[in-house]
Amino acid sequence: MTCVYRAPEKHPHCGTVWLVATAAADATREGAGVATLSDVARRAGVSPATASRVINGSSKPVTEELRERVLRAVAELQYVPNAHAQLLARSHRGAVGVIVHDVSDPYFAEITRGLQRVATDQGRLLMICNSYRDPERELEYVELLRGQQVAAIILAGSGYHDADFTRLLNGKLTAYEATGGRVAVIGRHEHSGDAVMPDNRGGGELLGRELCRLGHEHIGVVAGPRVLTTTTDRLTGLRAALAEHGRELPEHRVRYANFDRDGGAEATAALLDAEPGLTAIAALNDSMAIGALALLRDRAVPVPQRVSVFGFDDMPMARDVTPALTTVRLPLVEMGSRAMALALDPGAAGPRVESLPAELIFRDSAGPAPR
Amino acid sequence: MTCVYRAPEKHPHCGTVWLVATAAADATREGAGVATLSDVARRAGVSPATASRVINGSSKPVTEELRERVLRAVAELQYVPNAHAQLLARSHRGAVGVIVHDVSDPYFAEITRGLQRVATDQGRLLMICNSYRDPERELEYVELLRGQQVAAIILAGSGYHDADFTRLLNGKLTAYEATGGRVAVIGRHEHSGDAVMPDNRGGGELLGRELCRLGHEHIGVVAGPRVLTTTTDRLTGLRAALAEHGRELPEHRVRYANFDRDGGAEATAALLDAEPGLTAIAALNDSMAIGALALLRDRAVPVPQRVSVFGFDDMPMARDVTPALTTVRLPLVEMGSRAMALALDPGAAGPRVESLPAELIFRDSAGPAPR
DNA sequence: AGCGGTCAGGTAAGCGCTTTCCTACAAGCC
DNA sequence: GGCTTGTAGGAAAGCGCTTACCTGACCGCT
Repeated sequence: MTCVYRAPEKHPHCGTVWLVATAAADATREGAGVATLSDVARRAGVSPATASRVINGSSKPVTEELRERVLRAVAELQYVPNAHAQLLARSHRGAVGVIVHDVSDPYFAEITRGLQRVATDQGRLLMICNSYRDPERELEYVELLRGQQVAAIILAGSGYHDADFTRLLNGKLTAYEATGGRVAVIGRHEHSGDAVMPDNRGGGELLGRELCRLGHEHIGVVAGPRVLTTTTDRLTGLRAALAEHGRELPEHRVRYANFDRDGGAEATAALLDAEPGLTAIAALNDSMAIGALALLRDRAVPVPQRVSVFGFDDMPMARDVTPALTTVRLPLVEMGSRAMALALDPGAAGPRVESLPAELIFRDSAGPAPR
Repeated sequence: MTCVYRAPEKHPHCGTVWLVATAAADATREGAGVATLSDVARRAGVSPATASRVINGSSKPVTEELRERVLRAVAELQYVPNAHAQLLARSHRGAVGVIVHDVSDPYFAEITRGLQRVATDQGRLLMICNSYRDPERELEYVELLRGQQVAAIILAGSGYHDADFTRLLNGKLTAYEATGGRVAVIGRHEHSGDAVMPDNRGGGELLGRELCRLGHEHIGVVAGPRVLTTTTDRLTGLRAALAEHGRELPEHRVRYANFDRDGGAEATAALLDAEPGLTAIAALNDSMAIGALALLRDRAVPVPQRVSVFGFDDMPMARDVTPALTTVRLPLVEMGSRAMALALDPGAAGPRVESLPAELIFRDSAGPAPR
């Protein structure tokens, strides 16, 4: 990955995204006639070795005259080196693989920003894969990334409560590590190696304490899928904090749905239908909270006068909805950069786990419980 | 791209994103000892050729016994083929490259969704590059993608008013096409080949007519960078519609800023400071419109009673802000899928240009001009 | 003149895979 | 038995590049 991508230092934050569709690419042999290094060498009247040296700025010296001839040939033929051949010949691993649920989800977009920052600083290629919350696809992507010879794999996003899957995934990751690959996880419990953990449980506790402080007794929880550890961690923290204050959260006041806007609206509707007297809706992520707000608006329920709404994550959008969302902030960008730093630093032998704290951001969507 | 990525048909919408940092990756030679095809062959007691045939499900028949031995060896060694070597050996182009301004921008996220849908259907790898609106980086990425041997390059997003750049870019694209690569653009004028064009001008006209219908006379425009053709196209349409109704838009009522939320807030502030009497703010994209709404809320200006706000694009978020945004919808997902279809279909000789219509979505942020 | 020491540049051996072509063997026929 | 035919499997030639190693020219030295 050298030569052609000139002057990288000019663009410290440049980045590229590759979207890879896994389906078997039975591409045709399109387009012959791409100029190769030998073509350049022939045209310049030198050996391929010399051409390669000029093009890569190798340490081996080349006379000014030959250098110029080569560069002229490169320009004339519009030569661009074949990246696959280079990678193969150098047999080194330049890229880093990342598996997230969905990059277009702001939660992961922020994490990705952090990952990218560090990766770019270190001149690394980043390959990001969307699993769309499908465990099997995660397994597939681990293999795909292995095949792409990435130097490290970073798994971001919630893990799954599924022992079989966890064992399988761990097996694959361990095999990968055995061949010199590095692994880091963000907010998942599966892997026993390096990890960056947002304090989901602690964030849940913050939420619970705030609910108590505001005097809410009738609380409904809009939760993500129960197979996700993120959901259960946040819920556990919330319950613990409520328990401190002698309150409890019965299971029928927790509704599980998709971790997105529509899931949030759906779960909120179900909660309100079952118990119209709720004074607070705690959504376990901001997307769901926004869905909750939308539903409440549709039903003309005043927020926060009748019902307070809480989110989780503090996505950029949280401040732009009306009323602005009270939420638990996680340092997403930092989570990304820390994880990448761990993955790229072979460092310590033992697994390193960094925990990052949550923080409550109070905005307009929450208020004291009405009486 | 075969074998290991099993059962792709099970996951019709799977996809992966690669984020590529361009900086020169001077990666170390990490991790030796990865199992190769020869290792598998040796362990199975067959030739590499046979192993390859089994693993790829080649058409050439292999006895059941050998096949099993190979598969067992694959499993035991946790073998994953080296994707670069495969690509090199097959010397075919499987992936499609995409250059956008920024995938985490909802506008491009939607387009990408469309691109991805078609790419996945055709079993193509997709590589997406963020240019962050830097023309030079676009040029770099064209080369990078060429080096990655992509079958097609799709350029999405606004073009630039910069003749030098356009010439340079066209040169590179033409060179790429000469070697059998295919090019399609989305919403850009630069390239003379296949293109999908959103009707930015027509959308601007819709906006202008709506403003007139509502009786607005004092209109401020919150515009993106003036070097972007998207900005000027939309503005041209808007001006044309206003002219139809005998109104004109003086240049001092147009403020140019970044095409994002903060740019929108900034431009709106400048407009209102200069002319407190404005009754409508037309933002040339939704992000800017949301920034405008935020600013107006800060200043306690009632929307739409005192000032109406209009957006452009109809990003998913437009319906979740308060008041919900009146905006011009572009069929973003469809633009993506059409473009990919064009790029993958060698089809007609002449350049094909598809124009997709804009549509006005009326929501709460707009109302009649106050008197 | 003869020697070793530089140094620019070329030669060729891979990197890990695919695929063409060839061999060897078994089957089927007169 | 000798012949053709069919077929499973192997040998080997790349794909486009990098790089360790070799060559030969040229220098300065005894």
